Amino acid sequence: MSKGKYYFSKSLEKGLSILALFNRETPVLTQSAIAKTLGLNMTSTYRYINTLVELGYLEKNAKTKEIRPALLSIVMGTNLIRATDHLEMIKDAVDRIHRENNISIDLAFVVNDALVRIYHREAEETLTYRLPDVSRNCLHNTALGKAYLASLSEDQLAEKINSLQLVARTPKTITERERLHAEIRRTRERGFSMCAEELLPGLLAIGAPLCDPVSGKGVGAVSFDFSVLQQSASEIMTRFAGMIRETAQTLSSLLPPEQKA
Amino acid sequence: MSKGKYYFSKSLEKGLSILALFNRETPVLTQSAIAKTLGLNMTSTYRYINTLVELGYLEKNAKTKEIRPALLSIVMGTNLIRATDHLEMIKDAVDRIHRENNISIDLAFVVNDALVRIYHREAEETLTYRLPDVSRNCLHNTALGKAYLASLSEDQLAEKINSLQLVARTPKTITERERLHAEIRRTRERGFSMCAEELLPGLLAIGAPLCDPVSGKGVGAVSFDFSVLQQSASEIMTRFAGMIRETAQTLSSLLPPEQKA
DNA sequence: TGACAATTTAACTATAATAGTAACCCTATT
DNA sequence: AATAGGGTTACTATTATAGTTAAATTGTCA
Repeated sequence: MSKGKYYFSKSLEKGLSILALFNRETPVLTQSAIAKTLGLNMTSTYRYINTLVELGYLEKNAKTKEIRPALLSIVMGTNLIRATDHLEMIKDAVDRIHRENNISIDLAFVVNDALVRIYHREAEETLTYRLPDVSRNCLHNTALGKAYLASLSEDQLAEKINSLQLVARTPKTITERERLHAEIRRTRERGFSMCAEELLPGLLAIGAPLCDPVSGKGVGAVSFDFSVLQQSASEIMTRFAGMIRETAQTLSSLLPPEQKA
Repeated sequence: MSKGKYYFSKSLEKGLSILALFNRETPVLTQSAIAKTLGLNMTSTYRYINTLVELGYLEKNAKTKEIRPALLSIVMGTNLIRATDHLEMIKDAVDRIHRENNISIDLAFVVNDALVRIYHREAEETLTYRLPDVSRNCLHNTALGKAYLASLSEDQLAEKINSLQLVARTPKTITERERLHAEIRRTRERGFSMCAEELLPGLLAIGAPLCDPVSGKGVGAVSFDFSVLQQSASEIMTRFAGMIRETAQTLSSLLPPEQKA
């Protein structure tokens, strides 16, 4: 076996990498697409897909050969999500705030500088923007990302800002490192982040960081999202500054404490 | 390789079987518990767990060695669930009915004669019973199960009733095959199932089958649940017979069409 | 503090599983 | 009817894994 990897199963890795290809944007794949994406040859691909199909995680359309997640994937998915019961409580809390105020809420964790959306609720009867499940290069141009950055220590922040790609999504996106640094400092002082059409024209958001309940380390963020047609940025700050901070605090206390690996 | 199984990866099967152990009731496991449950030796168990930990699907507490699903599991779980966008729409529909009527709703698929709960909402300010994620031997003593049975053809039904274990959960549980058969026929005629304290004292439920939108084949059921303290069985039938049938029809139309394997 | 018990990790090979090539088989298209 | 492209199967050399044994680690209790 290749050195240093006695205790690692490549087969499991490959099989999981197939399952992990499916999401809202990609609910259906062909064997050849999977093989190409993962760089596997057709036979191995066939073997892993066949395994997943026989186990009931995937299903294959007999005619078109299209492959998609099957019932067992959904069952496992819900079980895994529920296994961390914290998440259920977090969802309940988000649901309550959503219901009582009819606002759009996004909740995301930060993994490898990407925003991974964990949960969201959309306000009814308003224009809403649906954040993708995983967003890269968005720490500088979203309320979620800026809130997360504000949770970092000054040292970490300086390093992070240096390493980020400050992609310009709109004319209002902050693309100068110095300006971003100043913006994050302001965010940290007032306890919430604002994002005014920096990701998408017409989209306003206010956010606050989620922190590990034990270590206090920032792990993600929560945001309320609005359209410019509803309210102005200053209105949002006045009305929701308190609520977003309280929400972040409530949700943070419900988070699973960090597991030291 | 063992005959006839050239195209099946046992490693993948074992790794997935570890992931599949986690759920709301079992959010944390030790290596030895996993090894025992799956009948694996400690070294293999260690290898697969280690793989899943390195990949980020599981995390291990450095002190206690307890193992639990990690962020990547949650991400994959949500992705798999969302991959079948139908489910999102189904949830929205259930949410709407729940919100407008404040009733407890359960939605389950039937897999290998087990009820797999896919989604549920609980009425507020009432006593509720939380159905486990997977329930076996419950086709005869739940509104969900009886509704599903009613969706079968007469032949399939006769065979199924013969093969079921009619476990008595309460004095009111139907345990004679003939009586159950008659009950299911009645259920089929009126288009909804009733379950009055047959699973649990005090629990009343009304249900209707969910059917594949193309083939019409029964795949699961939806139920409204009540406590005897709220309403009587006859009240429920009068008030909710129409609604449960409509709900089942709406949800059925949202189901992903069966994939012929 | 030390020693026991339980659990976890590591080293090591025989053996079973997998990768990858090549050939074959569909099905759709022309 | 011929062609092309993906999908499936057969077949072994290669290599990953199972499972034994032993060592290390941790928790518990004297």
